[in-house]
Amino acid sequence: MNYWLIKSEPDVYGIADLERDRQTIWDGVRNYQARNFLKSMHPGDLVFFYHSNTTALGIVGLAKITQSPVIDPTQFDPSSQYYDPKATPENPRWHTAIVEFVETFPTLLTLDSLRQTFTPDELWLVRPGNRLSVMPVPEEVAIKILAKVRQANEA
DNA sequence: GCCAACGTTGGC
DNA sequence: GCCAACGTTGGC
Repeated sequence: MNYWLIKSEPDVYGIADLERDRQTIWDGVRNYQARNFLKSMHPGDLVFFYHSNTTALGIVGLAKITQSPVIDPTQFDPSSQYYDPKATPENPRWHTAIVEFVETFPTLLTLDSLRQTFTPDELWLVRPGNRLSVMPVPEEVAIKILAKVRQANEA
């Protein structure tokens, strides 16, 4: 079982949207490194859900992979903003995963607090200038993050 | 809204 | 295969 982190803008699709939908296809990722991570996920993997481009930056909750890889259907849809004319059903370029809601954390794990706790090597999220929207999280880091959440909950 | 960082595209 | 131009991301 592996841990990951995915970013999303809450104005576009936030943790509240995932809670409402229960699960969703993580479509529209058009970065090869991010796609490769999505493709290598396995059902049962846990995913930290991060809110970007907002005032309350940070990890807001937890999700779980229920299926991967999944072909991203938006690549074949000319009316989609994610349409890729070079992709064909015989030769799809973009794979992704199905993500299921697990929980919204009782407190936000802010980007600032993550910066204080983890080095850029431990958690790529805090690398300066980092733009990757899907990234692996080492197990030790994931366990520390979850411990922080539980601890904040008790306090 | 600004802008630095970075990935992608396309002409050569 | 280089690299300038361009588009996007995302913190501030």
